Amino acid sequence: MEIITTADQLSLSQTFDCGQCFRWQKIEENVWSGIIFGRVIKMTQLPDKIILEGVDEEFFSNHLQRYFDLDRDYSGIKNILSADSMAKTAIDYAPGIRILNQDPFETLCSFIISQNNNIPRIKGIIDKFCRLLGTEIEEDCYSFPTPEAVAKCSIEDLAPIKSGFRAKYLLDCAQKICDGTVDINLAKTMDTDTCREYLMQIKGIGPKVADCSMLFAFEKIDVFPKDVWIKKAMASLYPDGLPECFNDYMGIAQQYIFNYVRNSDIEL
DNA sequence: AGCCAGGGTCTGC
DNA sequence: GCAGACCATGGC
Repeated sequence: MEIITTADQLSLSQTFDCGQCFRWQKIEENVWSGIIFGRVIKMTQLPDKIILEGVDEEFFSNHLQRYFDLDRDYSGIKNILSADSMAKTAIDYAPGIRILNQDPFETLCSFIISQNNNIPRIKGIIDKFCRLLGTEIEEDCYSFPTPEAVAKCSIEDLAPIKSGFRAKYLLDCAQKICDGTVDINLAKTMDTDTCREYLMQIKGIGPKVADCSMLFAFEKIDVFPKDVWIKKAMASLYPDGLPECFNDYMGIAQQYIFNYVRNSDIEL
């Protein structure tokens, strides 16, 4: 099946390579492979459409529509954010970024692993994590581990993934989800500030990891995750605070700016 | 070799 | 409430 769209509305490379997800793989130019909702999917970006393999209409409307945030009017949002000239520059740099709605447990684990870490190594640890505790769906393609599979482990069991001091945090996350201390569906119903405090019950989840998780998996777009790059950008580009036009779309604005300051050659 | 990375915890003021 | 040490690892 296919999605009729151009790369300025949904760019696979810009969306998959802006630091919000860590498991999509570039197979060749404009071709990406990923594992979501337990299924291996291949996507090919063409000038006026995206071809999807491994997907039928039902799977698309049940899962991918929301995963790619296709019901949100990004053109309108980008217009509003572009009232700020810096944001406009960041948007023009990568206009095809969309905020993904990913699996909550996968996202919590991914951003636990992200702490004090760099993106290439984050990807490597997550890959080892999936090979160790996920299930092989196809040849060399592993699902993300379930909370149950992780909760059974000891710290020593996780040694092969080389996650360092973060291993104990992964276990705590899985255990609190399995024993009901943290209820994913309940968290989704909470307002943003309540949800942040709620997720921070998990060891290894502070404000930054909670905000990234909420933005990329709990449908909260009113957060503004502050990593080292964004902190530098705010100090340099927005010394007097963020512009008012960000107010309704803080998380989306953040992602365009994060991508721009991290990947462009701008000096902060 | 040394600094840095999509930070958080723990301790001590 | 806030500063500072400390945490594992490997990319660059």
